[in-house]
Amino acid sequence: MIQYSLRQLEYLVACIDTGSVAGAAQKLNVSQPSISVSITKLEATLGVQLLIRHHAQGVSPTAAAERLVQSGRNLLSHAYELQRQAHLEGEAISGELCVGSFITIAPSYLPRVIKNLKGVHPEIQIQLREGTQDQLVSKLRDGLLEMAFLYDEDLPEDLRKVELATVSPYVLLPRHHPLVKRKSVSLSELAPEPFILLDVQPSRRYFTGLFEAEDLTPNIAYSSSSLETVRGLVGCGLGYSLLVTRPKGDLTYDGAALVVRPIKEMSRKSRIVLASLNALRPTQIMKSFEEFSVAHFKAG
Amino acid sequence: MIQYSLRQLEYLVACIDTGSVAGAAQKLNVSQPSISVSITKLEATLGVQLLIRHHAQGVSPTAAAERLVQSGRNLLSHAYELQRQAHLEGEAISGELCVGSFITIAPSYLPRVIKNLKGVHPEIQIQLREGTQDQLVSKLRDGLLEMAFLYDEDLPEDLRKVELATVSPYVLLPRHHPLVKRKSVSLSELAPEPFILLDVQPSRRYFTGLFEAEDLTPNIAYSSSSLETVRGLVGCGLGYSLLVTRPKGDLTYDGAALVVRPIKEMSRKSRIVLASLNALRPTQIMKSFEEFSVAHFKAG
DNA sequence: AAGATTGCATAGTTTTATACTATTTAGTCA
DNA sequence: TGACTAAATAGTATAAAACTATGCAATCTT
Repeated sequence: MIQYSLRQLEYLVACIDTGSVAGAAQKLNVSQPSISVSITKLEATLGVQLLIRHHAQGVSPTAAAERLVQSGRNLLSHAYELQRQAHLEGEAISGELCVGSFITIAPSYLPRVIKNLKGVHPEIQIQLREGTQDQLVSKLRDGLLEMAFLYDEDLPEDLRKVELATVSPYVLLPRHHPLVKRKSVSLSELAPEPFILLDVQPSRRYFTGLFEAEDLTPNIAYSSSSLETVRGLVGCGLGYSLLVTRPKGDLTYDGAALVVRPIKEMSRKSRIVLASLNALRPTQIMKSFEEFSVAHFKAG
Repeated sequence: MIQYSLRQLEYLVACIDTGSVAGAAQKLNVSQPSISVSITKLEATLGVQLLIRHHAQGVSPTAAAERLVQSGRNLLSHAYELQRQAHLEGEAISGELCVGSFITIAPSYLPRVIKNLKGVHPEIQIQLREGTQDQLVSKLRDGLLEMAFLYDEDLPEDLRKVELATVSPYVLLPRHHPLVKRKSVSLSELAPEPFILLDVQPSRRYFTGLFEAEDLTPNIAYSSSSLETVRGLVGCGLGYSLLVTRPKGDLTYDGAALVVRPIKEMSRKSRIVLASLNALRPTQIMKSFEEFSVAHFKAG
């Protein structure tokens, strides 16, 4: 248990610096007796005399105080630094922000949002975490993340959500698939075809749900938790896939061409939201990040 | 002005370590609400939320707290260290002690006192300062020294004195001086002879005072503030000197032989005291040092 | 040497901080 | 649903810290 306070230390240092109790009092805008008793108490609790009182001539530190006050000054400057950091943490648009993103959202949107934000607030450091929806939600709850880009699917009540965009699922076909000729493709046509499923929650549930809504059962041929793997599998003709986030290019990593078609049923749209913990009062950085995210999605 | 306290920080860290407010309370032997309000206030003054409260499941640090608490832990451990240091400073027989000595006393006595002390308390570090009586007194007053070996001559009232020894002045003669034949020498015989005066206060006043008391005027031929210079001047036959502290050997630095004779008038003795500031409460080290000094002078 | 001045300490009082117990609130878990 | 868990709040007592006013013991002034 700590027995003295930063304030006492502050008073002591001020006395030593100004060479008098009254001087310290003036410097710190408190009364002279406040300092006097504070230091007397400090001496009592530490069991060392710290100041030599010269009548009518101020005070000077004892040799012991001289030895202690070096560490004391360090301690105080660390304490000030911590306070400054803390204030910035709450009020300044600078410092660090831990942001998560559902894996399929991250590569398409995050880079640009961060770039825009950095353009205006270059001091912000952003830590990125990707993961499944469940992982991200629990990280938000544990304070490991401050905000996260998520799909508004099965999100718990303790999150505050800001809508960023509504996106529609689409069909991804290999270049030479027969359905490529259609302007749009219906789920009933797709159901018997080999389906390459992006197997991460909530995507899996969302895509299978699309079929269920039409009383259809998809023919799941492959599944992968990696968006790029799914695109690769489709690219080499192993089947079609349903996806929501659309990378700009229509080439896979290994160069195969892909074709995108809308779903005829104009199925239920999905919302991308920026989520954060309801129990967490937003900091200035968080507000700023939110603002930039909204602006980015509105624009592009 | 620091706006938070070490105690608040202590509570916060305990909460984060135990993962709950109640746990921290138990660990620190305070009530749960004490911690709760303390942290709420800390959050308010710093302007950042620090803990996420999970109903019925304790608390976890926000990302901001996570970032701050690293410095916080450092700060606390420094604070503990400082407290430990301070306590030792007052109570333990270890650490540092700044001791002064009048120049003519230092070489004869200090080394052995320090050696004896170090034998029993090897952790004590002793800082030595030599100087004139005035210099030492003002250093004592300024807290630059904790104790000093002084002659009890013209010492101000604000010093506490512990008598170590009473010493008598003696006559120092060159090897071939005519007065060497006497068993003791009277001041009246010395008065016309060339006097080599140790010119440091209070020695100067003391020695000239010896003559004044007998209504004599010494013939001051040379004066020096260095004891060894005075001995050297005597050694090469330039005159006699009066001294109090007697080095063991009777050879000067350049090898000339010296002879010591008592003063016939059995003049007033001088006291060597260990002085410290009355206004300074003695620490354990100081007490220990004093004890060893007294013992040393009693023994040898 | 007397009186003014300086500067810390103490006394008395008020305000604020911290502590406690008891209770409420809002979740989880069976 | 009811039992349980853990933090928040209310109400109150105590301790810490603040202030003003005054005292005291030096130094400085004339």
